[in-house]
Amino acid sequence: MTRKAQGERTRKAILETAVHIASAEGLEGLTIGRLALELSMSKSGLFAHFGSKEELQVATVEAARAIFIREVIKPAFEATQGLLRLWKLCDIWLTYVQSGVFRGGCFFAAVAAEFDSRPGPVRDRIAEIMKEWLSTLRNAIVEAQTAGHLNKEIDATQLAFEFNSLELGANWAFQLYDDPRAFKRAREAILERLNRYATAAGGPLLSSKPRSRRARA
Amino acid sequence: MTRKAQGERTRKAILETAVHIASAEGLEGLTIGRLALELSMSKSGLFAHFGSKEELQVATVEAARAIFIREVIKPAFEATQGLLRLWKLCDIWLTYVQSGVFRGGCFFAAVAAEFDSRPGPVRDRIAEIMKEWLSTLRNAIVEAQTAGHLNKEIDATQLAFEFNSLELGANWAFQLYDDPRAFKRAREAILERLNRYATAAGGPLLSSKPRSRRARA
DNA sequence: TGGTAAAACGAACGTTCGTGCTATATACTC
DNA sequence: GAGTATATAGCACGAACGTTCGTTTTACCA
Repeated sequence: MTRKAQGERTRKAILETAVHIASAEGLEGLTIGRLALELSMSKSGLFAHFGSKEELQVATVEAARAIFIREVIKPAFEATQGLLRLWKLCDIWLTYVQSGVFRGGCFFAAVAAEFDSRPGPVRDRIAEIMKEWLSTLRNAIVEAQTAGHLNKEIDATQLAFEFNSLELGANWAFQLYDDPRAFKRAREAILERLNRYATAAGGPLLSSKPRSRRARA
Repeated sequence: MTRKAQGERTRKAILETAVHIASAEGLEGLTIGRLALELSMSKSGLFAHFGSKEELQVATVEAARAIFIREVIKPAFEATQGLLRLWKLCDIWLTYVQSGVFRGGCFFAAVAAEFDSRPGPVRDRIAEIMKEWLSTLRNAIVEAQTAGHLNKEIDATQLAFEFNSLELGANWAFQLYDDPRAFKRAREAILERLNRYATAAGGPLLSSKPRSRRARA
């Protein structure tokens, strides 16, 4: 491998670990010394990859976004556009958080709460990415309406807000009480709403819930 | 005033400031030096009131609980038990967060996210208090059912989870996007559910929403 | 094989953190 | 008014923080 490629490989390894630490201890609790220790490398060697702590934080946020897209967005988009894709977006999100790949649960829920009162580029990027997610959710709702699966009268922004809230609520309860029933409750609430607003054409899509979910990359 | 009373007065003033700082910067970002500076007193003089940072954190959590009870729980409990009290618990909570008394929004939402992966007495106390709140919400639902205002078939725990999620979601959106419509959305979602599950006796209680809300202590 | 540039290191910087120890004001008791 | 307990201040500590600097190791190219 070339010398240059080695640098990027290291950077990737650093960020991989950084995302895990930050999801649990926050982006501020993510110290360079701690990170270096975990990776068995020197502080200065690690630091050179970023130039400042803030840049490390932004890069970590970006890495978390890539993981989220790979693990949640992409698999959900394998479903056909409409009610099924909307449901999958919610369902896979919940499954992903529940799986416990990150010690601190949803990375963005954690760092959003941490940085919401801390102006700067880190906060701005986090806000952008979460808006991106909210838009994805909203778009899926509108598409389900266009496809004739969902009542066209309902307010897509309102419904997206509610789904996002239920997901955040499930993450919150799971992190605090380690109670997986929170995910069941969120799913129940979301499904209840989807079923209530579903048209005759859309309803059957949800009853045929696929039992085995393949989350390929 | 006695020498002893002076000590408690100072302690109270410290905690008042501490709650405000912690709601924005977190309980870890709440440093003793910063706190002393803000109160124009020495680090050591302030420190003597608590003995350790962890005790300061626990005391701050306790102070926040007292404020929450005074500003949200008590006013809501002035309403008669039943559907109206349940609604007031949600409504006043949202109003209180929206009012912006704390720079960081809901104190407990902030510190729960910060400490959910940090074992210790601080985390334990936060979890207890939030469970207390969830129970209050659940009890209000059950009471509304007993009073014949709300359909007895519905799962109180499930509904409490949903209401709490919507409140957290509103707080999250407001902190991140400074958009007060989030509160409108949360209210709409909660009211929609209350109206749907309300009995003939309960329904009228909500339509006579009092316009002027007095939040006396 | 010697030169070059990227990558990682080790040591130190100045600052801030939480936390002790000691001293000095202040108010209450006898 | 002397004695005592409480409240606050001053100063210093060891550790950890982000950051900088000069050096050494590594892998490619001529």
